[in-house]
Amino acid sequence: MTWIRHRLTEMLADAVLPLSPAVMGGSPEAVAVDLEIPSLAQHGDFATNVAFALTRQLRRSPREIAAQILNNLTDSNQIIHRVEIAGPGFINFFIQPTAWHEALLRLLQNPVAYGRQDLGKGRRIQVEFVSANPTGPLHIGHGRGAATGDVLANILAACGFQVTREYYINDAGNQMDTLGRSLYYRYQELLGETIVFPEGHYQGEYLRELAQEFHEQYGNRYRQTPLEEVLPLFTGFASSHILDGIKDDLNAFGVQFDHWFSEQSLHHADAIHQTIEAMAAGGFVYDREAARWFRSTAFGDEKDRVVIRSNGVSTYFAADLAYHRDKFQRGFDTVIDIWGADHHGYVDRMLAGVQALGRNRDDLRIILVQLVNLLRGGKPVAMSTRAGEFVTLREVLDEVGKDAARFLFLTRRSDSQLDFDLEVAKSQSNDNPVFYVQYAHARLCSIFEVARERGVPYLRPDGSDPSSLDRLTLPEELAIIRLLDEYPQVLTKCATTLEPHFIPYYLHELVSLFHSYYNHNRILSEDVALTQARLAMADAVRIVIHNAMELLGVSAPEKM
RNA sequence: GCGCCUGUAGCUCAGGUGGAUAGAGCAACGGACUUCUAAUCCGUAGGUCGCAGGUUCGAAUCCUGCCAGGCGCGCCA
Repeated sequence: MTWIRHRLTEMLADAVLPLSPAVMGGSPEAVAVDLEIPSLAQHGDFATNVAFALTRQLRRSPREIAAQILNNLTDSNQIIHRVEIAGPGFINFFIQPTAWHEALLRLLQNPVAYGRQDLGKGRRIQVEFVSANPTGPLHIGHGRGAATGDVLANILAACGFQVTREYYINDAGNQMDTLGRSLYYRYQELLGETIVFPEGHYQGEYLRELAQEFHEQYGNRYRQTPLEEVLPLFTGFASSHILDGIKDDLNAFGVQFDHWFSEQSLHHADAIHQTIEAMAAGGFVYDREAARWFRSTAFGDEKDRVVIRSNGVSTYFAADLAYHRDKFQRGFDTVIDIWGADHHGYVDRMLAGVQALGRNRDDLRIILVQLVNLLRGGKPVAMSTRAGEFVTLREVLDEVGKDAARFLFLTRRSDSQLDFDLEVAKSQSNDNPVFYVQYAHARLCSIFEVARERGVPYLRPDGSDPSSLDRLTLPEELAIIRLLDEYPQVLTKCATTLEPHFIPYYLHELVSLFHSYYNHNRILSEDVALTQARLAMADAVRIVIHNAMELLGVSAPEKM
């Protein structure tokens, strides 16, 4: 994996270390060298600016340092064709074509595993995402969070972490009563009562439908019953049906959770008070004005937070503390929370809570996903939860499909707002990035199909004959292999930064190189050896597209 | 008022632990289908990286201030 890059990085570290062992940390592993792919082909396959970084410590010019590094360089694998010192002190590497061929062979020998790595070393990591309140259907913003969390979980699993996906159900608190009352009113309304809908209740159309379902099940039985007597029934009916709908929607979106965690279970288990006691034992809890407070300012929060109100009822935050304590008690090394960016004011207190519970601040990673602006043909689509006119995830899925929705959600950095245009997502044309990638995959599959029809027997090279790829000599071919070799590195970057958007960008770049190559070169020709070599390269491109799309949860069709 | 995020080509956005001439898609303009899928490709044009200072041999990237947009700032969830 990332074979050439790794070899080169190791060689460089070995060459840099003798210059100043003390500064470099004493071992080749501790030497940080950054290899980049230059934007200009004349600057080689890889370049490094490591000589610049050492100028201060070594008190010599970058070019002198670069020269010394080159003196120390031992190319035991014979992967370097040429190396040069360029400009003010860059070191440019030109790789042997045979080394690229070897990298390609390695990829083809284990296609399914290509990209997989052991960054996580089996550490347990939990990704909690969506966690929308069961008071209404998922909207498009939840879709972005769902795609981000799901794909991040896929990536982390591919990188050697043991991943659990979890959904936290906020099935406690005032909002549940509000939901139950809202359904009660809609039910009364359905039975012909004149209802003045009170402020602050859920007025979405989905509650009318729910009232219908309720009526089908219970008839007119509760027409005369006072609200207080039947509220739990209405609340339970509404939340369970809405949660079922959420599960269906997520299923349709290709997202599956390992665990659904109920907030109520914390209340039943007295976990909230136990958590507060645990924090009190550390001296982080005090009483004031008849309430109990968490001293979150001890960990950088801007003010302390109430955990038990003066009326004796715990806050939502207290439950969340208990929830996170529970997560860590279940043995996760790292916990990732994916939240809508409108909750950012909550981050500091949560991180403070984690520390008060005896964990490191870094054990909880909070990812804020910015909001989605829904557009249709460039014009904003109105979304208002209050009036119940929001666009649901389901509607978007029905209109544009899972593939386009997932891909588009992942083409932006999480902390950047996203314009989601339904017309673009729907269009089966070149302004839709998902089709660009899918088309390349279908095209590749079609090449192999035609090869079969023509009776050209492609055999995936098994590595026994390294010379089988000698015919791949074009710069475009070597550039494609170089990018294929980068794929594991892309996953590493995603896993480290917890940002999945590098994958769509990588795919676009890879596919763009392939489309261009396809338009200028013929893969199937009379030349048998050349055809075999080019098919092997095409095979590898297809494999990487397939693997990457699998991580994104987007289909890679064989025909379009 | 305070805090977080954002500001890069006409539009939508990558790049952000400082490094060579700042990238891509869309839109615009001009080309390429008797050939393995033209849902593709090739070319042209398009930039004071919000503004102003600072640090540095070197800043889109780091620091400070300002401007603009988004979102928060409950003993709600």
